[in-house]
Amino acid sequence: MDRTTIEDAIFPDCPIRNILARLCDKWSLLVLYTLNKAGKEPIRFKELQREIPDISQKMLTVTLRTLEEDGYVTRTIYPEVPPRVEYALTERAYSLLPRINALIAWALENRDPIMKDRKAFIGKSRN
Amino acid sequence: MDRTTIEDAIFPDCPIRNILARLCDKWSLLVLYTLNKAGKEPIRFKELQREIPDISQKMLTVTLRTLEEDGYVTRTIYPEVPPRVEYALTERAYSLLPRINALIAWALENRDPIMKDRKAFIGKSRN
DNA sequence: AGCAATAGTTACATTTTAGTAAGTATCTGA
DNA sequence: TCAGATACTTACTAAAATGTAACTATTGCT
Repeated sequence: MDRTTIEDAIFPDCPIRNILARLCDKWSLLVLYTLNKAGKEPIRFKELQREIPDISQKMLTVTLRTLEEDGYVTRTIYPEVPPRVEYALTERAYSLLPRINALIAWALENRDPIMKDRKAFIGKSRN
Repeated sequence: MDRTTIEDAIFPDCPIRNILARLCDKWSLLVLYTLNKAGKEPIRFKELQREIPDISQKMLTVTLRTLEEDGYVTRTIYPEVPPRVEYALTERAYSLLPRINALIAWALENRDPIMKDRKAFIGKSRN
């Protein structure tokens, strides 16, 4: 659970290094996006797994814990059997999500030309 | 130079996995931000290094190449001695940057409460 | 008694990413 | 002749992130 990664001593206040770097891993954006897509209703662990079928149980746990740590999601445990744990987005997440969605929309709009450039670059670098 | 990372076979069209994932590494956002900060004038390799003092030469090269590959920066070599290589942002980068800057601004605004939550979480998890 | 269900944890292995240090090329100026 | 400048590349190492598989707990159901 030690995801201190890029908390550099040189730039302890840099918002990129401190805040954004933690969202920049393999799963965080995807989990936030998926929770948001589900609407305002909280969503269970298992359901999240179904939505992101290639995430491992461990990484879903780790990702959710990190998001909780930074206050993007809440975790509510219902002491039932079998256990029920629900995850919901916080106000902080809702204030961030428009920015993330703008980024996703941009990525979608620009995906094809980017992919083209990416492929073309192979030839270029072999020159 | 094989940064295919999260190009998952399951979701080959996902903009998060394909486009954003490549910007989500330790240095890409910082390099884009730094190039942008410098204004519209191109900037030399060495100068970028001075602006981001803790990036290694190798990672600056790798990061710039990936950004070039996806069409965010151009690389212009001037055959002088000592060599001069200038990097500049493309139109694509300029269309992306407002979104990134919005994210950075959000991160800056929310940094203090997030850091607070992050610290408080330690105690919570030991309960 | 034994299995199913959910939401984990843990130890371990693998993969990916990043850092280090040395080497390359070329010309200039002391 | 030899250091200095720039922009790299390369081989190697270290560290971090992620994946895998097994294990935990509890209760209801058959």
